[in-house]
Amino acid sequence: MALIEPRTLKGFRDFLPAQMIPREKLMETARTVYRRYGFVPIDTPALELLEVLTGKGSEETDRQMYHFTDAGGREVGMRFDLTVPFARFAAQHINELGTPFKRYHIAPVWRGETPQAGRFREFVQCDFDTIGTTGVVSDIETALVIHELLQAIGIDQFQIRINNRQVLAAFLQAQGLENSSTAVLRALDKFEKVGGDQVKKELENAGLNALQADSVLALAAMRGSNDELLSQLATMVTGNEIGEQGVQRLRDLTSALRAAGVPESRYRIDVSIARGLDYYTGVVFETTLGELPSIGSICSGGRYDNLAGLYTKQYLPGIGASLGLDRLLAALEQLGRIPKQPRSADVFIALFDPNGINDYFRLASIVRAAGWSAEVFPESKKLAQQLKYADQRGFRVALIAGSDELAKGTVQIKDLMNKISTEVEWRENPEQLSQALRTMMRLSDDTLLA
RNA sequence: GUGGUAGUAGCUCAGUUGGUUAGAGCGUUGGAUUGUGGCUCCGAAGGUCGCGGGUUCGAGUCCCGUCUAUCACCCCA
Repeated sequence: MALIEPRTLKGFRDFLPAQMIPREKLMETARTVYRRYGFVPIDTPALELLEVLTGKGSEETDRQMYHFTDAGGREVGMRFDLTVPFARFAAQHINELGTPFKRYHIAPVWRGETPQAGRFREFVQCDFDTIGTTGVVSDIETALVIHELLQAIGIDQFQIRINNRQVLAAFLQAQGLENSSTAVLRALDKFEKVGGDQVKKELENAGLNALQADSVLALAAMRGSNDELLSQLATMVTGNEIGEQGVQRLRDLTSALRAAGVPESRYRIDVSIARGLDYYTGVVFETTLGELPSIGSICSGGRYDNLAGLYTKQYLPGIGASLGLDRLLAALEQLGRIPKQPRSADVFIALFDPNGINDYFRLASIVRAAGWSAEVFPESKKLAQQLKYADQRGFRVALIAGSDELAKGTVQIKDLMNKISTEVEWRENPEQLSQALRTMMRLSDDTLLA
């Protein structure tokens, strides 16, 4: 019978251990950082009623959403992001949760768009959000979490770009552009990429007069330190209450970041960051990698004060951001920062003497009880082959015991990096083995640092 | 969804104006003194040349379609 070609859907991927191990590590880091700030975990279904999901992001997001009719005739959508389901979740459960409520959610989302480097149809987002407070404190905390998160992951060169929708709204209002806001913001967003002439052309196509187009270009061209930009923006929005509020919040945010000791190079006010998602109402964030800006934003978010209003009359303002796990991993891979062969376990136990199986498992449990992972080789192959396997999988230490050692109740502990081995007695006193391991692990840690 | 580029072993690629059994390196695997790894040497496995159709005596090589990847548009993590 004809074989079915084994393959995955366009934009969907399998993950081999070499990819999955760093992937899990990243999720673990995100969890740790989120918990450190008091965010708690939740989960929601992959599928929602279509009406819950559509019309919340933008026309484009609706077009990219996977949807179908289920066997009961219900219109069903696959979640496009984690923010919209969270707004639904909060509206539904807020009486049990109380406000403010801070949650994180690490889960896959699906978008039916054309795949590219760092863009997939199924990818994991690591969201954290705060709901039920409009204060600038949560704006600040969101930025601090983004910063700490990337730092914890071990990325040095990144920049959080910050803007505020209120400021943009004030600008649009002043120019009489409220009705073409989408086109204007889109053009603004492209400024850095395509340049002023192209943007101007686009603006004119969108029906702006020369005066209006020039004002947009002037906005896009604003440059300077964060403080300089703040004062320029303040002048621009003078007299507009919303705009003044936005500028003030940006000012509070940047001064808090400075006070928290976040290096100036790590964040920057950027008036061209607009974000396509319609639900943002205040501060917006995008984070780009200094070494690979072309992959796009790896951590984005912002304030959405009206999103839950679609599901409840209760006022539930929110703010949050999302780390794009798969995009970040794609970037790290391109930068050669993903180890080719990640370690499967710390300690390798050679199966030397087939009659000693019980002892090998006893050794393994001593190692595990001491806090390390251990693996017993499943066959009594030649020792050279077993050591080669151990070497290739990145084990740090091998335990070797043949019939001689087993008879004496000893085992050879071998540091695989330094090729140094010592023999210890373990049968009478297992603590000797864990002690010797501790010493050896410390030694190999030192060599790693050197 | 639209357009550009690409598609040969698990990976990186070679394959001369279309010509007979499609190659290399790395990796995998076995061996080179029945107790010690990353080096070396020898051997082996592994390819419907992405898939389908067409032109031709003959197609990995030319043409068309299709799928996938990638880039751009669009949007975004």
